Amino acid sequence: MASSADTLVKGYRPGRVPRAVRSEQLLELADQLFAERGFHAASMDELARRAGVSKPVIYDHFDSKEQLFATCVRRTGEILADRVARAVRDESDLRARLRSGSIAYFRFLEHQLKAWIVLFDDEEMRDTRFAAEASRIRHRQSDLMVRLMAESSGTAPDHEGRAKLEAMTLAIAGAYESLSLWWHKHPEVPAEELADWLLELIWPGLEQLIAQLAASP
Amino acid sequence: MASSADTLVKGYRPGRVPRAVRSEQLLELADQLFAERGFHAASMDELARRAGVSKPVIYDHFDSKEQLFATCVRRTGEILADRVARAVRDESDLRARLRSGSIAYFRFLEHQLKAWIVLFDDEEMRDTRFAAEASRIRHRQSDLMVRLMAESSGTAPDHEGRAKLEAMTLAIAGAYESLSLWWHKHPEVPAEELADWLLELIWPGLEQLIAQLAASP
DNA sequence: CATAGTAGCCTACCATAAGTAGGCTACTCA
DNA sequence: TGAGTAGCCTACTTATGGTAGGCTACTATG
Repeated sequence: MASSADTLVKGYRPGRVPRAVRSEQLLELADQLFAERGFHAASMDELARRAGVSKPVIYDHFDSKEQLFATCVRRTGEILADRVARAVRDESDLRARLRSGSIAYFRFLEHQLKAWIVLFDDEEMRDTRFAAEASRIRHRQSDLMVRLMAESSGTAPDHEGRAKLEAMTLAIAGAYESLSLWWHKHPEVPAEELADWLLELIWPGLEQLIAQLAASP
Repeated sequence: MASSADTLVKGYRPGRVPRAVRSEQLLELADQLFAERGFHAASMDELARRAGVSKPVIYDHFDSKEQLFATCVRRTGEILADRVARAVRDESDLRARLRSGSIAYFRFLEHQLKAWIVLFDDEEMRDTRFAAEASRIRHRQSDLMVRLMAESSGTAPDHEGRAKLEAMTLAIAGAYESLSLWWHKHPEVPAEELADWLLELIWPGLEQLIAQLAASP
């Protein structure tokens, strides 16, 4: 039933393909499919059809639709985190680092994630069951900020201070996320401007917070 | 099949009940059910069973499971918005208003929403297809902040300024949302402290933003 | 009082899509 | 050259959102 064209995976004849290659192909296609349709409307049958493969093959690679989805999201989150971390490394001053990381964050959303935003979108009533993964991404950004700030303040905060710091950086990560949604409807604003807006907003408070941390122990 | 006990709706004999009453009962039970199980795992069959009613009755009141869910979330969001607006009215100074509103926000989440948080939760991999409604809530908070700040600055911002203001208040609303998730795992922190933390963080930047708005036109 | 209309409800069903049981085929390697 | 196995398939089962069509008892009207 599967035509040769459907089944073609780069470099391999139709039909059988090594496990790792099939895995990669399925992830790729799943990414596209979820982006197009959202979680709910994307069906495993269609994924199988697009891959030129039968459904059990998919379940031989992934436990469930949710796990497949989680894997897709995590993968993308991984790349995002990497970009931001890389951008941060380019600077030394804390404010410059935050700015550079913010720009990288927004740029990534702009380019690699344009189709993907449907999953975050608020107008679409589509399914999203990715709360856990979104949270993971937030925590990653938060951890990075915590590291940067602790490093900048030169002290290891006590338990109290650490809790507050974690809470605040998570709040900020939430602000980034929410701002991204706004941006989706105002794409005319450049990423740099967005980053500057947000930094203007939080930098003064952040500076004070760091000062507190440095003073407390 | 439905026993008299199942079917009992306050003040009415088992069996037939006026439309408005049945609607209210279904919403109430749906709220509970969604809170217990999350969107996906909550089945219409079970809701029907709990209400002591057959499924088509539910569909006579609500178009679909999604619409029912949206109605539940919206209703709760309505109450939240009302609480915050009320709290804000108790004060006159902008900072005091923000603080009061923030406390009301967190208090609401603490009391009325304790079970409900499963829908926002990040550890649970449960379904959430409430992005639209979450966004609605964010926009409500954002609108309120915009109004307060415009009022406080005494000027109507121009197009540029208005966009920035909207973006920033939405970002802040996102910060609240994200902070709520953190709070869920650190319930020992009192609502007032949480509000103060967040205000310390954003107030300095916010003050500058208002000053900009007042200066620009 | 009788009868039409209707509000509220039910049984029995359909359709879709996630996930599975079990078997076939062709390649590899002793 | 035959055993073992990787990769794949057909043909289900199950769960659940949603619907078709009909029954019953209350209400309003001639």
